[in-house]
Amino acid sequence: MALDALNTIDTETPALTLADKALQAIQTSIIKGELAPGSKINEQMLAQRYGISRGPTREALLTLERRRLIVRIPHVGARVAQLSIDELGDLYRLRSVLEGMACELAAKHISPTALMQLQRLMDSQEESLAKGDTYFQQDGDVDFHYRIIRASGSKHLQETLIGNLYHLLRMYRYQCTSETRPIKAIAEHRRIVEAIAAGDGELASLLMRRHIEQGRINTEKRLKALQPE
Amino acid sequence: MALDALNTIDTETPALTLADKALQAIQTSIIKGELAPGSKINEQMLAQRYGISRGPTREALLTLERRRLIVRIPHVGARVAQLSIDELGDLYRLRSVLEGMACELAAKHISPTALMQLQRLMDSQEESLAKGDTYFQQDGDVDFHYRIIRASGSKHLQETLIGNLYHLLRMYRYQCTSETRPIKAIAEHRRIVEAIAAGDGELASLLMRRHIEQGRINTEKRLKALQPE
DNA sequence: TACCGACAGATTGTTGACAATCCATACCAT
DNA sequence: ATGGTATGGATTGTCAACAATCTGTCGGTA
Repeated sequence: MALDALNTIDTETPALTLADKALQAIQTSIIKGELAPGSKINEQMLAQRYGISRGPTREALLTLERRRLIVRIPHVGARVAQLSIDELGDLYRLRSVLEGMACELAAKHISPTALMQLQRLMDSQEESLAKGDTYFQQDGDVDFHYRIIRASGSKHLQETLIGNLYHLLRMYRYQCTSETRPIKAIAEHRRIVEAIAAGDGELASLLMRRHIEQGRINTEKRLKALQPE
Repeated sequence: MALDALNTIDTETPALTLADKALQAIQTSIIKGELAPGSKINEQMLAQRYGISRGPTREALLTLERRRLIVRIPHVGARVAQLSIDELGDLYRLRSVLEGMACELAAKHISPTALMQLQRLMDSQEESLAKGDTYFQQDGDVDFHYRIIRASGSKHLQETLIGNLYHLLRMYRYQCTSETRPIKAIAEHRRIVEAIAAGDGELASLLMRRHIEQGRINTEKRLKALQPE
């Protein structure tokens, strides 16, 4: 099935179009901060870097604009998005509401197999955490949230969260890369899943919103440290 | 300065680039149903129709894809989105939550001028309704919702609702074009604004969600009449 | 010195042609 | 007759050049 994010230069997935590959590559660069926030983006330069023409590059940039990872001004150009505490709050407030909704829906009609997969995911995460393997921590957390969102069964909710909001979110999280708080986070995940499994959407939603609020506080702290204004 | 615009059928808004104009034109055609749901879209044909090349046309199609007005398959082509009752439900469920959120935020910090503008808008709507002028009814309703969403002050909420969801929503509403239910709807609007003016976000949110649910029922009814499956 | 306008360079927007891919029809073998 | 395969046409994906626009610099003027 759908593999997790492949963040290399060239996707091994059914190699579709050049624009898609460029999108993946550029997006990864932005999220990781290799293209610094606020820095200018040059279409020609990017095209050259990936050995393609400006056409597919532009298409990738259009998508990145929609995902709010860059800001484009007609006839002027594109810049990598700036991170700000205000936007972080705005983003997380929306995320909170949406993922709360995802929990309520998931509690209503998650499939047994999806539920099992969720539990297995958490098992494997606890394992790798015990081993001290913190590398995939962030991806793991994102994976957890993705699964619940998908379990909601709502196409538009999915598209809004995973297709739009989460890209920017990952940028914030990657660049304000606290060594998160894995133990607590995973414990919180467990309780959320328990609530979903019990069909208690209200509780799951509440727990999820609190969980996300913790994440916001954490990220905000790091962001403040980065931005001394 | 650049006065060269204003040449063709399209928007009077500060539409700078050809891609933007094409986007407006094509989107309007889709929402109105001139390009029928499910019908195939030919890039070359569209480009010719608007007297531009395929480049800007493609850019417009990319945007329409992200707005879910068309479905694109790589190397195959694009089709106008199909309307379905399931999706309508999905869409409205999400809309309901988001606009509820918008109400709560708006109740907290709407500006006096924005509030006044809202009230004036409703006055003028009641006026034109009394005159029997039902033509701008749908646009008027959309306008009302836009203002509240903007009054929320949340950039991402705005972008999600107005920038993404509402385009598809308008397509459903336009094509399932009941002679809505103007009197009741405007009365509901009034009460929502009253709640916001009183700073009662919880009530405003509740009323808004009910208002939207009424809209869904109405649209669904028409859609069912259109689709005898 | 400060301000204004023209010029040059660079960057984006647009175009038309070329290459890769898909779809449908027709042909052949069983 | 049916199934599979090859071929032709059409459509999308990509490219490189051209046109339009912006930014920054330089020079002139008060």
